[in-house]
Amino acid sequence: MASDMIETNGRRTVATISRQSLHGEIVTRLRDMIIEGDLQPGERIYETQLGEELGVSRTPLREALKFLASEGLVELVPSRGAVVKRFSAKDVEDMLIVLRSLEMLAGRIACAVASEEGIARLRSLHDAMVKHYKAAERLEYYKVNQQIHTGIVALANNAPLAEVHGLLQSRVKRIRFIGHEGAERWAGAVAEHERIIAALEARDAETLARELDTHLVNGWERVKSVV
Amino acid sequence: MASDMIETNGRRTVATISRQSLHGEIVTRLRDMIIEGDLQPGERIYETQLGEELGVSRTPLREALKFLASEGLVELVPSRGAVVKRFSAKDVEDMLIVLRSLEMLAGRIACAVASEEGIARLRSLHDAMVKHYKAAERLEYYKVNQQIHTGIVALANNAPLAEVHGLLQSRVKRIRFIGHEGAERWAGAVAEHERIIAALEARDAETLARELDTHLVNGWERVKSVV
DNA sequence: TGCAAGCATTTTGTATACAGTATAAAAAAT
DNA sequence: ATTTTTTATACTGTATACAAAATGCTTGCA
Repeated sequence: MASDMIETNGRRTVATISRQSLHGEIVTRLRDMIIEGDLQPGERIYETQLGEELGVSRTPLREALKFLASEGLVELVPSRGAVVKRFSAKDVEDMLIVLRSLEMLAGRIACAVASEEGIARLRSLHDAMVKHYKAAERLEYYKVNQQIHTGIVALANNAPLAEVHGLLQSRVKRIRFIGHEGAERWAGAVAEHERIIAALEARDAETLARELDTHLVNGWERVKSVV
Repeated sequence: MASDMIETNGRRTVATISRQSLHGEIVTRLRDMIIEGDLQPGERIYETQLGEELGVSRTPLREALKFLASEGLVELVPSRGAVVKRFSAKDVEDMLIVLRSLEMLAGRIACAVASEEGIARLRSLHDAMVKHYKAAERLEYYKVNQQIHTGIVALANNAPLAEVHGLLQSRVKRIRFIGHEGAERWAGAVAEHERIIAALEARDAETLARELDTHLVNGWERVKSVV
């Protein structure tokens, strides 16, 4: 995301004291609250109330809301403030179509430009994910899964690509988060991931693109019931 | 963009008085200023000064800046305020790679789902553009050109796709705006557009995608000297 | 002359206060 | 009883005021 305020204090520090501005912190906080469902879609946000809950005044909270509005996580209704955005099934499907296209693009580029270390890092992430799968640790699995998808995009070394991918990913995160699929489907997803990593290691762009394609098409199948 | 505040006051009005919130107006205003070069890349934005220039207080201006930061047009440096973002040549190239992918996706979808009216509308836009070309009206040409690209994406009827496309497009707008190409290149661009529209009318997805591909690759060639 | 430290100025970050607008509830009229 | 009008309340929109931080300058000293 374009979001997170930068944190570049090059000098050697014991533990850089969070030099993020308050509104920046609120942004990440609210984003998490929306993704995790603390703030439900359609729910109206009362600035004074939420401000008190978070222990901040209205000003930085409002600034954070403007930021999230631009990200598309909340909607700004004139004179009525902010509402947590609700996505229709078509919205989610449309997002996944775009995400699919972006990841395929990223995959193709990654095959050409990724470093061996980068690919190895992804492989170990994958191994960790499989471990979580075997241990049936859904939440951990889910998190590593996200990291892998983000990681593939990162390998393409294209900042705007990573950014728009992250933008859309943050919106469907909530859906994926609640979408608890059955055992067979879960197994299928893991198998798909295995093929994706293999294609990446082989730097076989077309196979990778094809695998990502089917993986994300199936991904829609997996979540569409819960939307 | 997710930007523009909605304007849904269903009741019959003589001329709906801009019910857009002030920060919303400032957002569009600043965006234009950045695109048109009134605010130069790397330029620091002094809130009080700019606020006075625009005749608004700091609060809505700051909110607008947060919004634009999320869009990626300005950068927020903690304790040092906002700076108009400067894009490197690689940034622009990366953006155009993504834009190309997005437009190709949009084109393919559009061939399948666009209405005949929608396609006809695009054809007439194209004809208008050619007129501006022949009259050597660069600014008008440029504007209609943008509308055509946006229009193709709109035909795909995929809101998130249109949104991320608009997001990236707004960033390269400034570059394209200043990139005054020579006569031969300009002629080439018009010819490419003609083929694009023809492919769309024929609903030939693969040809359309290929034409968009070459058009945007050439687009990079056309602007890369000025970045 | 060069450098460093302290002070002053400027600018951002945050809180609060006030004004405008929408919503909801209650009262009045049909 | 239903609809309309009025009125009150609560919330958003904007401005201003205050606090904290950063930068630049001046002055003192080596």
